[in-house]
Amino acid sequence: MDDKGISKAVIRRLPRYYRYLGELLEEGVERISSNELSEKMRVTASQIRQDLNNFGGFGQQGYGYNVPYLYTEIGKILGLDKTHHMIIIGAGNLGQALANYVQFEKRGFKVVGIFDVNPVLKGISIRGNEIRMMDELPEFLETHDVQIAALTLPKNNAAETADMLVKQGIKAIWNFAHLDLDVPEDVIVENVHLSESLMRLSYNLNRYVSEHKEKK
Amino acid sequence: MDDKGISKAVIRRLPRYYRYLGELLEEGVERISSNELSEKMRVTASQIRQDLNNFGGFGQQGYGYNVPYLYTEIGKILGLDKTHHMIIIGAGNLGQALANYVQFEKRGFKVVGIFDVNPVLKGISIRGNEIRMMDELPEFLETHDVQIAALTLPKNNAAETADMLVKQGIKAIWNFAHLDLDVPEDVIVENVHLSESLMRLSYNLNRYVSEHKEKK
DNA sequence: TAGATTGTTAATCGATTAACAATC
DNA sequence: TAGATTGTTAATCGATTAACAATC
Repeated sequence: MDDKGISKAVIRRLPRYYRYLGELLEEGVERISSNELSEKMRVTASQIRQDLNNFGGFGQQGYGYNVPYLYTEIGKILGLDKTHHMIIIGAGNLGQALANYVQFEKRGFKVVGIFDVNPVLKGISIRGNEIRMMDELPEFLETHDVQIAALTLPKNNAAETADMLVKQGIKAIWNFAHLDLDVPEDVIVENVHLSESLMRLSYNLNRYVSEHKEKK
Repeated sequence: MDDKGISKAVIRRLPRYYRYLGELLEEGVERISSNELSEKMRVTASQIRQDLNNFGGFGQQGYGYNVPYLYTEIGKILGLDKTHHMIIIGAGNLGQALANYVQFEKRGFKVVGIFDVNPVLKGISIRGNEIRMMDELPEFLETHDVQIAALTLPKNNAAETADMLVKQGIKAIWNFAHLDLDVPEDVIVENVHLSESLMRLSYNLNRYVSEHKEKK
């Protein structure tokens, strides 16, 4: 797969293409042109064609794109044809929400363990996974094949936990803690900073209000 | 405030500046230069100065930036000096996680109501808010001042719920459902698409593996 | 005053859009 | 073959970085 030097902007859009194609697939649509898709997704047709051509010529002149084929191919690019084992560190509401989210497993992300420091949670079962205590984690990682760790714990423990995970060979961290993790460059960090998302919403809300005022 | 035509890229970075300045503030740091901050945040000093200058000259030549002042100013730009009332639609794990997150209230986001369709949840109290049933929502919105609605419910009900919220005068939607909402242009939508985030992680994980293989 | 560092202009780089030849 | 639509090159637009004069 020739995916060197693909820009982050393209990668950011790829899952959205995948989502729209999945919907078309469910509706039984067989083929779609970049123009039709562009209207649905409210992006330019040019951008769709450019984006897809980063990975190969998935379309056909005069016909457009075959929906089932393109859906599968984008799935492959995103690695959704492989199974990934994930553990969740922090069994609070957020950790439990992730553990309960059935859809992830359909995309190949299988939760194989949930950990917390709180002894009250020990043994509680979430979709077949009993919550384990953090001190069991090192041994767990030695005996299980795990690629992804979701960090859904408070900020103050996140940095040292991440260090530990990296030492134990975790290759990707899905980070929900409100800090930037410092990890070796071969470890992937995908951040979900909810408070930053909320602040952007707040910015736009207030901007609208002030612009509206000025017009009056 | 002259905040017209500020690019999205700048807005995306603003909460991160705010976070770093908050940390510096806690450490008691009084002043910082764009250069020092650039090393901490791993962005260019030039970008920091450009970004901040979109909103005004917050620094001083020969001195740098006053940390408490800059922190406060960015807070104002983000609208964090105002209180926003938020309701949460969907009291599952994710909705409860948001309702429980104390930090939001410190930033001026006050949860004033939590709603769900599931009668089993009715009356359960989360940080002082009893879960209400969805049919109470219209009256609630008429008698309360609410700006933000967090949508933490399944995809299939999200679109019609959003329509209803907009009709009731909600001006901003924090959307966790896996679809793009179709709302009037004066309504702000901030999306948190967790499955797309996980797919980006997956992409990067697999990209690393394949590049690594090629090198061998 | 001299040194430091901003604010801001200019240069570069990258991403998006437009255009059209290739081709199904 | 004619029409449609891609793949791809070229043009435009926007964002980032570099440079430096202004100024504290």
